[in-house]
Amino acid sequence: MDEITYNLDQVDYHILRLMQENARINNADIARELGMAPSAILERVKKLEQKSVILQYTAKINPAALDQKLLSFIIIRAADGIGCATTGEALAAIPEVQEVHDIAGDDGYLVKVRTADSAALVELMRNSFAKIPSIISTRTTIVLETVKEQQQLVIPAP
Amino acid sequence: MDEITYNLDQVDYHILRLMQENARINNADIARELGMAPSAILERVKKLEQKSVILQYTAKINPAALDQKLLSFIIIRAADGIGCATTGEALAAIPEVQEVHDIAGDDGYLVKVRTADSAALVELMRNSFAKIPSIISTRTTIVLETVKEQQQLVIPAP
DNA sequence: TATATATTTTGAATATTATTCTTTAATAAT
DNA sequence: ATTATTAAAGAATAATATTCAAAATATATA
Repeated sequence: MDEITYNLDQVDYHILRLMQENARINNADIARELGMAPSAILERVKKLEQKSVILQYTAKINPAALDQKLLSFIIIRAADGIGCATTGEALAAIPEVQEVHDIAGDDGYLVKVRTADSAALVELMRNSFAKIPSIISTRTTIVLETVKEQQQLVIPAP
Repeated sequence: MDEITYNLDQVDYHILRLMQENARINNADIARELGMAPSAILERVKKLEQKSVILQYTAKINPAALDQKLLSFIIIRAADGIGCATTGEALAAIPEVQEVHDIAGDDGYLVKVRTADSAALVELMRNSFAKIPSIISTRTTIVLETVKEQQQLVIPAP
């Protein structure tokens, strides 16, 4: 389920490239693109899923359409011991928190949060963050404009 | 194409929730789940795409499987004028750069970068970043461990 | 309120696709 | 060489996507 020792070939890369670009592409189209039988593609895709190379298929939704217009990054200093990820887990459990990264240097976390506006952010911090006792301090950075936001990876070319 | 004034109802939310969770869910399954005809769901989905509520369907790929094990956030101070997004655009054009956010306070950008290792990061900064003349300084933060990384939004519940 | 207009949903028909399974080919191991 | 092992092809079936006309619903207008 979590094999990282899995050798990918060019066919896999090609599939990944197509899937990353459009996860709803159908098997038949992939097969046509690669000049292979659909059944062979299905095998490949299943294996990529099974080996956790593909983690999830997800629809990217326009935050503005859901009125979540404010994006913030918050650096959180915490009193966790090393390896003791309780603060991180607590942060991760907050739905508005999209990302939690344990970062070097600050014995803290970098957190990405999406809310409707600054009022909602303040409320979130008052309600949810304040309930995590290990948090020592927070420093919030507001995003004015997002120029690029693709979690898509660079896939080796042929 | 970029209508943000589009009223979503509970059916839309339900579709979005399913699609965000698994973009490869099929129409028939959504229809069954919602107790509606597949054709009606198709209409809805097409409209959500057309109105840019759904921006993309993408496969989330395991970075480790592609040997991109190092995640970094870099704060970049730049000599852009206000509204002049050349630095941001230049950063966005770098494939390893996953996100570029124009942030408040530092007349700069917050950039998310994925590379194989620290050597590759250094190389990237030497090669690509150094070619952007407007960059004044950079401050790099290394991610030790990612606790959560979901760009999935909070969708209003019924 | 009644009528007209637009929008959405349904249901059926057809085209496409997904999926399974067996056979064949290619690879790797002994 | 010979035998396992793995991957791919090809055909057959099940399921799904997609289209379209008609019915239903909602919206606007007089």
